[in-house]
Amino acid sequence: MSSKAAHKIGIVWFRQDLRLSDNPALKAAIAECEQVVPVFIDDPTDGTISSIGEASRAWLHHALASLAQSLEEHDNELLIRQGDPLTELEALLADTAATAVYWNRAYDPATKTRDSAIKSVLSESVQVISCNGLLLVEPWHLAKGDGSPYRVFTPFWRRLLAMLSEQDLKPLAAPRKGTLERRAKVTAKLAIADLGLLPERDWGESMMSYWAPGEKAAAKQLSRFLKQQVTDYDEQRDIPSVEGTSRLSPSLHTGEISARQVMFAIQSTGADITEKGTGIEAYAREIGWREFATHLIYHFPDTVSEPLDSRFSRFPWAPDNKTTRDKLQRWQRGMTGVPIVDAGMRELYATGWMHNRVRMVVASYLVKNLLIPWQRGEAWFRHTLVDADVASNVMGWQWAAGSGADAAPFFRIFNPVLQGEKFDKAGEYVRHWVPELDSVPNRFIHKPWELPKSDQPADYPSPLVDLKASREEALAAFSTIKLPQQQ
DNA sequence: TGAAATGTTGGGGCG
DNA sequence: ACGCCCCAACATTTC
Repeated sequence: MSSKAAHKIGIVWFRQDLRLSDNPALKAAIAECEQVVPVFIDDPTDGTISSIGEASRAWLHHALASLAQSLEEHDNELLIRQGDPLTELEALLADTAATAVYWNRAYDPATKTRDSAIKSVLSESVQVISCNGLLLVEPWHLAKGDGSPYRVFTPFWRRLLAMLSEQDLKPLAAPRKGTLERRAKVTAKLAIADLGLLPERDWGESMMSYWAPGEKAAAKQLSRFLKQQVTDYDEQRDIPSVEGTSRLSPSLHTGEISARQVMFAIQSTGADITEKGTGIEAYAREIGWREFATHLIYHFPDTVSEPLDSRFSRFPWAPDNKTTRDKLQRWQRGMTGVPIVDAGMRELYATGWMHNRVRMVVASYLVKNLLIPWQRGEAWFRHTLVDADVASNVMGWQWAAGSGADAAPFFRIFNPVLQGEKFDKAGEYVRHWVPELDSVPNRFIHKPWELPKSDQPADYPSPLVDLKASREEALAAFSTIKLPQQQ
């Protein structure tokens, strides 16, 4: 480090970017500071909708441990703080005499508001540098011809691909040995365990046994996926009993791997990512959906809690009473009596994750068969998913409810029996998560209620609602908010 | 990234 | 050989 460095000491505030490689804020800090002080701040009072749920916190615990380990290998140390981020940063600035703070930007409304308030206060005394470590292209760089934001995925994706073809996707290298060494002393240390991120019940432990958090594990998972599974991704990703998806969503959410790293790795396979019907194209498109979700939440911040399509604010949802809350609870616990729905909800609770095909099925069931507002489902997913991301979660639920941008029309109601028969033909997925149904023959595995009463498993509930009748009720409810026919 | 209802067509059984 | 009906298979429309 030369004496030409702009700052003696700079703070790098880690948030949703828990990695050393391809980290623009860290890279900038190393370039501009003699010493880097990395910190993570947990804000337990953050009651906003973007605050993370229990499953994500368990994941975060391990991701932080992994980041701390990596920093240690560079003779540095991840500082752990708890409290209001502004207060903690100010204290740390005083402690270290740092003169610069670096972080990577976030785009959900709550974080954006918090960050800009912090930036304006800190900027009075130190330099604040924020970078793009989350997105391929930031929301303000990508708009329709008339300057308004995209609301439809396909044109958005075309435009994004065009922009990517003109830019170098090569990720930033991880810091070289010796460039991160820190000697500055810091007082009042907390250990990661002090944050209480792990749930007290042993639920957290069994859930995390399905996962390998951390930057190195994510990189390994990506390269394995691209070597072995991506070829058949287009078809295999729809079959929940097969591990045909990348399972990188939690690592992407916590930032142990970046979208840029994923896209670069995709490109490096040499395959044409624009060739329709190929696994690689389908996979790249999923990265596009993540990008699209973040753009939507940036441009339409109210959609975090309100439907984008305002007709839905007068939708006649089921009343918030005991009966409805009971139905919601049975959905949450995987006790609806619909096998594919229950399998999905149990997979979610056990592993902190649910196969995406099944996410669509359980969402359609909650919103359309039970007529429960999508916000209830969104909240449960936020609480239980290790990959819970405000933007993706909200977009997914608004898609399922038919109230979002480029959403499935409300009348597109999934029939969970047909979905099961189509994507879980032999019932392997259902049997795995709903063992009560183990002995039900394939023909009835997705509709055990059609078995003669005496052959139905005694310990499995009968259906919460009739699928045909509830579908018709949903269509009737929808017809009340439809606009009069256009001339 | 639907499903159900409705419409159309064509082969085959049958009188 | 013909008309009629049934119904699968597919296409289109509607929700």
